[in-house]
Amino acid sequence: MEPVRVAEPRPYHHGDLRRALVEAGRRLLEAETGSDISLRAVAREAGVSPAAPYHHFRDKSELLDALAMEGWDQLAEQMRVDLALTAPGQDRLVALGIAYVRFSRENPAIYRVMFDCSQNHEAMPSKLREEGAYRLVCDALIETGLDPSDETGLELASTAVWCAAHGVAEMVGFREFSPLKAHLGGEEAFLRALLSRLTLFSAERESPAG
Amino acid sequence: MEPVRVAEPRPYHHGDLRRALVEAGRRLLEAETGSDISLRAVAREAGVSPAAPYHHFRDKSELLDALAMEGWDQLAEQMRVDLALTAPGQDRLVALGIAYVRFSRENPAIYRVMFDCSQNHEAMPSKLREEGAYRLVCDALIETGLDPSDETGLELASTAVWCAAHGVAEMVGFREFSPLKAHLGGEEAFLRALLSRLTLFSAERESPAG
DNA sequence: AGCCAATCTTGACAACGATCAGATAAGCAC
DNA sequence: GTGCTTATCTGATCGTTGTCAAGATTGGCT
Repeated sequence: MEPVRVAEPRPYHHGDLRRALVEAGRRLLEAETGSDISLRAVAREAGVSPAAPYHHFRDKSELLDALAMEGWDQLAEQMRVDLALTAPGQDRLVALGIAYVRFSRENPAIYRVMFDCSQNHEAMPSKLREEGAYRLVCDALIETGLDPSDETGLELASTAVWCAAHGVAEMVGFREFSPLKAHLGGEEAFLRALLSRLTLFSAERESPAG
Repeated sequence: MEPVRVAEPRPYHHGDLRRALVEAGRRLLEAETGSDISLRAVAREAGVSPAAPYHHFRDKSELLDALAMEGWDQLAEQMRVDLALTAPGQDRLVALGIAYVRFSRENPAIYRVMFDCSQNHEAMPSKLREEGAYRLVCDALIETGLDPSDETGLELASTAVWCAAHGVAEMVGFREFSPLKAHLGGEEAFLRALLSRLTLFSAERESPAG
């Protein structure tokens, strides 16, 4: 008995094809392949014709943007969860970094889409800055003693932290580092050692040049 | 009078097509476009048929590997030059970082190919480790007082430094950071401020867990 | 001179992003 | 109900890509 998935009386007008496409894209991104998703494959997965997505997204890149947005939300939530599990005495900044890197390791394809989206737009989504992961980093920095009124210092510090986490995220997958990870007692310890070496000195090390 | 470039009596057997293809690829990478180069375009630029490259490279990715190798050499040379201009008293690690980031800014397409190549192979080219940019970083770290016999510590520190530089390199292009750069007095000052916040604490902050 | 192997071209294939005319359905007027 | 408008989806098509197989061309060796 063959599965007659085709014969399913899917109505000509899909209820919410936009949503269905985003979900299909997410499914494809999560399932291996190598992060470079094809618009046609997404349409196929959603069960519609190759041209259908163009009624909901101008481009392929606009679909990817939508996928990236979901990723940013997912990342922020993950970071919030991990932060809640970290006692105030511990280095919450490192906890955030680990959450960030872990996310990129567990969702490599989505992470790539998220960052490529940012790169194309030459800026992170503003939503991310206002209520997302970036905000969490700033708060954690203020907890460490940074002057909240020193906007430049804060921006610089948060940028540095973000760069550090991103750099680690992109490099940490190399098989080359496996021996080092093993020697340090696993991936988590490796990340902790790496990130604790990258957290800023502190706010007062260098005052902004006027 | 149309330019009869086609009529140039290019011999059937190109002298060294492999070399010519790499150079054509470099030319295309340096000229705008957006970093995603097409094998056919490279062949076109070299004046041969679309299938000709397959006699010198198994894949498109193998051509990109060759281009990446040239990039790594170029980067190492740039770093050596910048290092020579830095007095021993100054922070030579930061100088290396700036050279790294500047390279990625001035050759974005080549840089992307270099790193994508590493990502596909899950390791940096061994040449890079033994005599290239990585070696320079290790030497600079030892200059700062790291114990050269502590292989784990050295590997960890150099990895951290490399992650930091790579993170900055990928983030620093965002238009979003322009005000911050201007406020700090330009790109160079921005980079210096960022990187000096990311250099490691020092070797003895955390001893490797046995 | 004659052959071999390396090299390059031609032609083809499937898959891709994108666009367009046309089919289909839903919503709303009356 | 009938007729119109609009949003949505299909089918066909274009130009491009990576890759391959078959044939043409050439330099080098004997």
